[in-house]
Amino acid sequence: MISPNEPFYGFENLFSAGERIVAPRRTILRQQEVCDLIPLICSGWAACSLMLPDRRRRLILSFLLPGDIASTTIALEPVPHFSIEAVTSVHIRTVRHEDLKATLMRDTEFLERFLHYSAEQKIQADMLAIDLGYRSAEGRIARLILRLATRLKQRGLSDGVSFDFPLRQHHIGDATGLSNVHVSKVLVEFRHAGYVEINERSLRIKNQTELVEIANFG
Amino acid sequence: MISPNEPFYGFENLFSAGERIVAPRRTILRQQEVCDLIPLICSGWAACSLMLPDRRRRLILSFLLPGDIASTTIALEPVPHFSIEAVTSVHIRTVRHEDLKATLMRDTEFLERFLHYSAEQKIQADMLAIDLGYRSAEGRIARLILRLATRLKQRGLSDGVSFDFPLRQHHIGDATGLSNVHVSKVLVEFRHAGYVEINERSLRIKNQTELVEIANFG
DNA sequence: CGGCCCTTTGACGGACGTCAAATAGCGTGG
DNA sequence: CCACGCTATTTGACGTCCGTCAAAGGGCCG
Repeated sequence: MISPNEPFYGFENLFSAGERIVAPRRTILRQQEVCDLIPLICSGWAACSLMLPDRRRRLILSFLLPGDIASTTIALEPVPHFSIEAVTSVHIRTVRHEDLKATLMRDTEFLERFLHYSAEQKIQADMLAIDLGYRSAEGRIARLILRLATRLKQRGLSDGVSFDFPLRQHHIGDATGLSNVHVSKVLVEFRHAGYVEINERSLRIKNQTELVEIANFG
Repeated sequence: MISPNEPFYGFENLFSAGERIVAPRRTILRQQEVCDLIPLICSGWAACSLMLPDRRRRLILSFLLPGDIASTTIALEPVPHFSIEAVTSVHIRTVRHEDLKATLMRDTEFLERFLHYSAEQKIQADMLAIDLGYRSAEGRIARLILRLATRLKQRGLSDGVSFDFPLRQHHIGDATGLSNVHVSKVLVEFRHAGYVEINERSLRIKNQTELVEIANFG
């Protein structure tokens, strides 16, 4: 039901155009600005987001974890329709846009992985639309937590139960289309019901069964 | 602001595995069932949709118009995460999954068009998430109408003002995440305000300026 | 100690879903 | 040609989820 989102294996073999550390809250890549360097997350969390037309809120399309690259839509067109911002301190490696494009055209095995990753991202985007269109606040937040747990486990960054959780409530709100106030209320409810424990920037799932139930039918 | 969605030029040069006519309301391709024939719409309208987990409603991800292929996610993995259903009588041509894949690996110009089309679809999916997460009912419906007008005009099927409009209100509801009842109320309001005229399965935009205003800031 | 950001809590309102009933259209069969 | 049934649309009443506003408390750092 909750389809995971694997890291993009193979990207690390490309010629690296550089590495750097980005501080929390700093922008890595800005919507509508030409970028010829495509970032790969080596460590830390980042958020890939769209400004809403009213310029006052934003929608976080996905959280980027170690092993992720930005949305695959910038492979051909070097003007992203999204921004990327560091959540924690983030270590990134960059690859030249031209190098990526050339490798795609030349290396069919690499291309195959890229198309697979790209398809997975499209599916996740569709799932986000379902979440925002039809699910309750509880369902959206439960799914976000479970999806992060799965992805971190895949990357060996969690046992699937507890993990570092650097998100602020406004991140959760931006990723689920909810107001900060409502996010707070739902989290209080989850803690009170004994589903999760959140403190010191870490999260522990205490009742996975119930959380999955809420995620699927909330 | 409303980024259009071009047809997938180039697909028609592939080796055709067959053609057929599908009657309205018939399923062309079913979610989670192996399909080795990828459809291209030659004439008519179809809807690409996901069943919601409660199995009672569905989300229409996009309407497929002449020149469109199904979501590009089935290029590698022949098990679609979506269904396609004919809205009108639809004329389709099919291409073998294996042929498409082989052509992508061999023909770099074709690959480039495919990646471009694929990126455009990802962007549209993100826009759908914004619509469902943040826009009002009026905004969503206005955008749907304007986007269809633009796409039909690109294909030479409309002057951008009036066009055949085979959608039922439940299609509009499924595509905007609204109940049929609420769709009806908004359409009555639009007609009453003189923004559009809908009858005899056709639609005419009477006040584009106002509709664009609602689409952007609703 | 003081300022800033984050979180919590309560009050209130609005947009939209659900339920229900009336009407209209449209094809089918007698 | 009419009766019938099914589907689509319209309209009203009512409820609820969640947004906005406001205020208070907590943690962190200068």
